[in-house]
Amino acid sequence: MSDTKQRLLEGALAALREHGVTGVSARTIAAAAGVNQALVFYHYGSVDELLGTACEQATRQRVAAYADRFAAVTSLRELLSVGRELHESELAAGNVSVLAQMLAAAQTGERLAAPTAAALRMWSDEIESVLHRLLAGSPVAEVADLPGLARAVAAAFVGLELYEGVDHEGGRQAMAALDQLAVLVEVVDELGPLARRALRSRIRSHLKEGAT
Amino acid sequence: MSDTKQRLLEGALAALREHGVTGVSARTIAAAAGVNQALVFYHYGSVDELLGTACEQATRQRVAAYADRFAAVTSLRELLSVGRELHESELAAGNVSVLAQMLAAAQTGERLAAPTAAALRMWSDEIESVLHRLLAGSPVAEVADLPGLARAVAAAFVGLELYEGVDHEGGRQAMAALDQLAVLVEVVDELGPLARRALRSRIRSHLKEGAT
DNA sequence: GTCTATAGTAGGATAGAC
DNA sequence: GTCTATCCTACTATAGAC
Repeated sequence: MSDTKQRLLEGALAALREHGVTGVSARTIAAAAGVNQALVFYHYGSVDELLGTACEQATRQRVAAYADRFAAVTSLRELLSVGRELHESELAAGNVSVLAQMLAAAQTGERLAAPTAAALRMWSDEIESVLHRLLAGSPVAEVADLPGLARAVAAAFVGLELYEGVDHEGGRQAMAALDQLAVLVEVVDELGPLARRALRSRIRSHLKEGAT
Repeated sequence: MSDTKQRLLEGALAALREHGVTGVSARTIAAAAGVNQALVFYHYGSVDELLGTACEQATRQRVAAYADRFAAVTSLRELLSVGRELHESELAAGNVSVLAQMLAAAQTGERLAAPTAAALRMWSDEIESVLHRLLAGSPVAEVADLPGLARAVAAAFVGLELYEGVDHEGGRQAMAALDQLAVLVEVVDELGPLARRALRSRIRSHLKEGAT
């Protein structure tokens, strides 16, 4: 990967951070990267192509940077704590919602849909593997679809990031409430074997009820 | 409100649906509304002002249209079911993510932040009142910050809508997983008074643990 | 209130010199 | 690979006729 090509990727993220998806262009990207505007098209063919590649690469790096922490998680509470830490560091780095911006643009920009979905998938896969590890043998694991739950968590975080961008205090409050939800799940998860069995059958009958 | 002014509001939503936040402009809006482009500026001063007003008005209408259903909800499960129904009908109407698009744009467009935050607040207020009603006297209500939880739920839905836009199957799966979470909360909420008390003290000690 | 016309700006993309 | 120059398109916003 040539130096310029790499600078353009970083410029794309910087432009996305600073100007948002509505203000990003070959010109703003090139300015952020400190290179000529025509090089966007020489190296990537189009702005969308560059944005997609940048999003995918950046996400891969962020996920890799947090892999150790995810691996060290031993409770749902810690998982959420890592999530909040991640959220805070993204906020500090200024790219609170690069992924969210891309998701919004991808709704109508077909070219962006695939790389954006792939990026979100990277996060949810990471979350899913932690969930598998944490919930092995618990009653929760039996009733919950872990891949689906992981996707929901990843998507929810994106929503929270967007929310925090327009209402900081509200976002903080929402995040704190999630913490309480995690406590609830954890408490259920730590019940004794007897209570567990009772809960399990209750859950099952509830699910059947819902299926009809 | 003159006819044209109203048509512009509808045109703004239509343009947002069809072209997304990156493709919306005074011209695309005017075309969708069937009026002259200059009228955007005559009636609203700027595109952003129009978008903000449109988002707020549309959300107010949607919330009002669903008020009866929210009021009829008697369990968390039903609440989620109303949420999914809402999600489906938004999808069918094509405005899957008008609010999400606005949120993304509002991250860097200061003019849009206030109306978008207000729109999201309308949804979370609705959710909050249902939660208050459903969880009155339950152990969950004692430990949970209901306003925060309602905001988290609203934000999570926005994230799920965005996710579904780029990965339909994944979004469906995530939504189904949420259903299972609701079952869990419900089961906990329906425990007998003895089990309830035990759970309550457990939750409290957990929260204290986390606070240190 | 609504239209046409237009000024001024910014963006995508390419051609061609170096 | 990188630059300049440029074409064409689309945009915001306003002025002025009706």
